[in-house]
Amino acid sequence: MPQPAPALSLKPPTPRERARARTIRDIVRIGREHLALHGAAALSLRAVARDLGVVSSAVYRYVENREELLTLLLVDAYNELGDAVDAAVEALPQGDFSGRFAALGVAVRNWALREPASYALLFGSPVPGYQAPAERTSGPGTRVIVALMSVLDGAWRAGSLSGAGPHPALAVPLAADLAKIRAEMGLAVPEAVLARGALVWTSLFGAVSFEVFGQYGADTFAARDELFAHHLAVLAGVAGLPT
Amino acid sequence: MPQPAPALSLKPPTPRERARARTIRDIVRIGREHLALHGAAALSLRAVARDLGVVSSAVYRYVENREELLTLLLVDAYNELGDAVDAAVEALPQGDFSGRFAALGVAVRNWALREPASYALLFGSPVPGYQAPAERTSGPGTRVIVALMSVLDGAWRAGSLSGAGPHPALAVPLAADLAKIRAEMGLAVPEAVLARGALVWTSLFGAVSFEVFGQYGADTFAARDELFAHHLAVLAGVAGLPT
DNA sequence: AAAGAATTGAGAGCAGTGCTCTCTGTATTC
DNA sequence: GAATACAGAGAGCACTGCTCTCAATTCTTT
Repeated sequence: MPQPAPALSLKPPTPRERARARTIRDIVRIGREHLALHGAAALSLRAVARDLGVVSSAVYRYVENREELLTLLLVDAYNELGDAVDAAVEALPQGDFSGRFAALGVAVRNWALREPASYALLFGSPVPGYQAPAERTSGPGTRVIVALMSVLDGAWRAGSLSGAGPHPALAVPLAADLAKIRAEMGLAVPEAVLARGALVWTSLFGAVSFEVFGQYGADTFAARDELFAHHLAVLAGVAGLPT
Repeated sequence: MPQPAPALSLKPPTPRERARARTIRDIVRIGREHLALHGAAALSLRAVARDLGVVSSAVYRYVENREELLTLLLVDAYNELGDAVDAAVEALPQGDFSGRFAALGVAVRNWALREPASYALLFGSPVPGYQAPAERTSGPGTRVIVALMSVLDGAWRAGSLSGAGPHPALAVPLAADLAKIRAEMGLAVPEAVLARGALVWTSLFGAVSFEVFGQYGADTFAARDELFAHHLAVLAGVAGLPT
């Protein structure tokens, strides 16, 4: 039976613990390679064991089952995406809200095109019979929307956010949800901006998903970079960012 | 080896052909049930055979392999979605462009929530090792975007389409792609509207996918109907439809 | 240092999968 | 009625996830 990770022990790790951690890292690394090559649904613990040079039952000493390996890869991918987004956003001056927004979008798309299988694991159809454990993924899984709302909140506080386009009234229960989110995230933006931010968020991933999953026809759009740039510009307007 | 469908014969179908067609329909029906219950990646020809009361090798007389069954289910699902969307759109008067747009969006969402596994098959991560044959899916697969662009084109021809929000310039290669699409679909709308229509299209599916695939937190949004209605209203504005 | 306990990997095994092949009985066609 | 086409059964191969047992190694405790 796999051992639970030792709970924050103050002692230095024993050699065995170090070896164990290294083996788990190897498993995740090989799993990532297989994920990139064959996709999540084809991820096989036996194949990982073969690449690790070990018999299949041995990896069950480190990973409870296939699901747990998927969870490890999920968290790994979420963090990679989050790192990429954070780096792209912080490469621009703090006051350049539109630039940061565009950088965020481009970073998401670039990462998705670079790691389509990981992207599919995060944002595609859920792997059947697999429900990601919320307590292990909710942190890294929210990094993109946190970064996006942080940009919008910064723009709002700086007075650079202008409401353009129609502003549909917010139904009462929706406003309540949004108020709760605003409080939890410590945001200054009003609920209406929050709602538009959510739309921009889902729209961004909708555009990326269509591209990664091949929903556009095979050769409908040759100018995909330009198409995405256009979409991003319109979405910036939806969010209220200056052009 | 499975027989190819008889090529448009003028003769009436023989009893054997009728029985064959009925068996294939049964296979698809059972496949749909399994798809709805367990998802695409867990779809098993052997399980379908069991439900059909037949040994596993027998279904290979009718379906070449698992992929072909997935293709049959894919086309089936595309047509179901297309029918639902068409019915919803045509339930409203031809001149009510905003109403038709909203009805289209609601129809997509309702169908997706009713048939999440089918929706995942169409718009989620591609099933690994499976590439949908374009010649069998491109027709039914484009029905939603055709219906959407038809609404926008009608509104444009009626002079009800106003450009709101920023209008980013279209890069030359993008404009070329859009011009080609416009010609192929016989549309009157200018390229800029086409580009926004594409964004609205992907955004609609992005919002639906996040909901169906559980990307929103488990209980982040209680008012999902209202959230979607809000998003649809904003997207209508993005498309230029009157509020 | 010796004994006991924990951990690790190997190997066999079970139930399931996709798919192929061969064989037999039946239905259709000539 | 004979020849043919077809449908289904059954065995079999290679693969999967996962469990169980057993032996070897390593760590911990006395």
